[in-house]
Amino acid sequence: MTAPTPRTLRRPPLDVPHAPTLEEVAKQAGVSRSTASRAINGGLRVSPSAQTAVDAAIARLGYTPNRAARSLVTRRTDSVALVVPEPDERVLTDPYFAGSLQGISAALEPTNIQLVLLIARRGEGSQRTAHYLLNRHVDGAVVVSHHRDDALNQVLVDSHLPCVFVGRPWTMTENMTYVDLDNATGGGIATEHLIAAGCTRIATIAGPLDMAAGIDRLAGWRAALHAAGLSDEAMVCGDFTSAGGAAATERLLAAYPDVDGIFAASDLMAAGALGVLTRAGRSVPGDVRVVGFDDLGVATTTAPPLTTMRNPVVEMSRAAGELLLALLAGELESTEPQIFQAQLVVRESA
Amino acid sequence: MTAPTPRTLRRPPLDVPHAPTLEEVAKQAGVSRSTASRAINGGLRVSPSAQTAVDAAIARLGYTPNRAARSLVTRRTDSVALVVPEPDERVLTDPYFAGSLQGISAALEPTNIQLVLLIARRGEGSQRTAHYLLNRHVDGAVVVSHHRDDALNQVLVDSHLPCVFVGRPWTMTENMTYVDLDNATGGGIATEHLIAAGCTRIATIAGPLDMAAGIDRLAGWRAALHAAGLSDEAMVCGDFTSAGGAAATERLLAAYPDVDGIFAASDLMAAGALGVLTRAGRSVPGDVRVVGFDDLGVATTTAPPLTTMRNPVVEMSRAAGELLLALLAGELESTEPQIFQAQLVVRESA
DNA sequence: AGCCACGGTGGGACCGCTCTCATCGTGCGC
DNA sequence: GCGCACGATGAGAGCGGTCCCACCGTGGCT
Repeated sequence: MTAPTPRTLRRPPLDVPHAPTLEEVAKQAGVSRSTASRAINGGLRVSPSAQTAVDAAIARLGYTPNRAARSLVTRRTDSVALVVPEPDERVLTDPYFAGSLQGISAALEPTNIQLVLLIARRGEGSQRTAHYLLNRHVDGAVVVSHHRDDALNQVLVDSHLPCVFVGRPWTMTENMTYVDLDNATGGGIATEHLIAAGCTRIATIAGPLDMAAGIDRLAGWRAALHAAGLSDEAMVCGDFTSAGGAAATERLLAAYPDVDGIFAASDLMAAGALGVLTRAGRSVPGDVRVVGFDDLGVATTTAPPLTTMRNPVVEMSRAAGELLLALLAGELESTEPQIFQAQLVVRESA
Repeated sequence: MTAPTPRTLRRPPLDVPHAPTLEEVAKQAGVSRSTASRAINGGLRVSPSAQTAVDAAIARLGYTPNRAARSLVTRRTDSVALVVPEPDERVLTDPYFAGSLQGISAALEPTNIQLVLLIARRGEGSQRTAHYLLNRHVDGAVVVSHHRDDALNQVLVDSHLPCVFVGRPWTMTENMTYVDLDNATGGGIATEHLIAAGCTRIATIAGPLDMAAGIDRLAGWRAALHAAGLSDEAMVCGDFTSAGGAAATERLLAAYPDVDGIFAASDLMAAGALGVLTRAGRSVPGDVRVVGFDDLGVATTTAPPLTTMRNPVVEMSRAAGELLLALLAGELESTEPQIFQAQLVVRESA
């Protein structure tokens, strides 16, 4: 008994004051349902007099088309999903996620398309999400924060559901639309900033290596060091969190005590690093220079404030939203990914 | 021409592989549409054999009921809205908001109710949101972060749309369900902590006074000072942000240079205060003790880490979600508000 | 034996909308 | 003056479900 939808018990309908229907609008306006419908949907083939009559009736009655009825026949739902493949509390509380949300809702703002939040549990629970998307309960989806082993991606690609990924999908199939940050270049710029400041023993606190962002930032750090003829040995891994960054820094100091520059792949990890460095008696930026990544708020509250790479999350996910709208409208010619650049923001830590 | 819904241009329907319908399930199972429907909705009055046949057909076809069709007749949408009355970037990026989101989606997780995010612009644009809610495009709503002058509240109350407020609504009408934090007691505890530490000239950086949280925390501070026989003169207002807190602190130091304790109504404002204090050459907690409010992540990254009042946002909004579910199910007997307590978390700033 | 209650079932109306199609004027060209 | 194209309109058929109701058969009563 593996029904895709859990059974819901029907409750008695609440006594609602009855929302106005198209029928009533038509009657008020003295036209037929068909004409009223036409007037509402673009007004093609509608006389000015009929149009104004309908408009007036709509305003008088406070009419809004019944979404369900409309969507039943148009087979469109006028809603898109923001798919978050992890219910992990870290994700929702992450300012990165908040930024995505803001960008997408900004993109949707001029339309009357609603945003549905789809939190996909990994494994077992993802079935439900998959069914939801597959059966077209939304017109399209924006997918963020995916790890390597995400089964949902393949499902989405197979379903031909219009969707846009924020961040390069781990498994790339042709015909995938996505926006991404040029993490490699960003990591490079951060590292070059350390090099330019005279650091010669530069370490990195990398992000998780099952995320594209983690890998690419690491690669950027590496490339910059190579170009400068410096060693890329001092690498420790964190998990993008403050605590993880602190732990990584301790390992780092133990293994490479003479480090004089650190590129942390996220501000939170950098913040964790600052704490450990201070406690270890190293001044920042005096003894060790630190550059973070993201600039999503934390960077300004640390002591000293972090020099970091600004991650244009909002712009990026806004672009993703607009890409999805274009996809939905069938106006998208190229599926070229849109790549954004991270910008160096110099504060006091480096 | 003030149509409530902007006109959308109809796009040609995308060629979707055709989702299975109830009709097909019924045929596969060798029963009528009615029986299949019954089997799906609780299985009352369905023979075991018919039930298993339908279940099998559902699994084989990967069937999910068409939400639009169902909702057209049941007049329920199986979705609820999270209403955010401000499009302001501050709100979405706020960890408070993220926490709310997390709590509500946790409450909804065991159901198959979807979360629709409704960002209501103030003023003009709020019309659209109001219409959306009024015309029952969702079964209920959770409303967060409302200011004094929010017209939406009245609209919601009038509409009889089941809804739950997070944070005491500014204008209380009978029959309003809400959850809230006991901000006054929280402010009191924070202030008492300062008093117990020996501070005698205790200031507050209050939140905006058009928000209940701002007012109540201020009241708590005031009450604690009165009880201890101390002056409640040193009050400046911020806006819950870091920058606002910094500005407020400068004003505070100018007016009351001898302050030895500060209760900031949010961690962000406290963080701003820390910066200004350090720059002014006052050590924390040596010269001035600082207590914040919220404990939503910022508190641990500041230097020194903030002593603060833990705001159980997630639990609170989860409770709001569950209250809404109960309301929807008609199982709610009392409309007593659920009040949560903030807990003192002692770190290093006080 | 006759009747009724009741579990199981299928037929069909209907939810509110869109969209196709037939109809009806009307102005235009010839 | 007649046909014709075309803009404006209304009637009506669904979209995919739910749910009321009528129907059937069986079993337990009287």
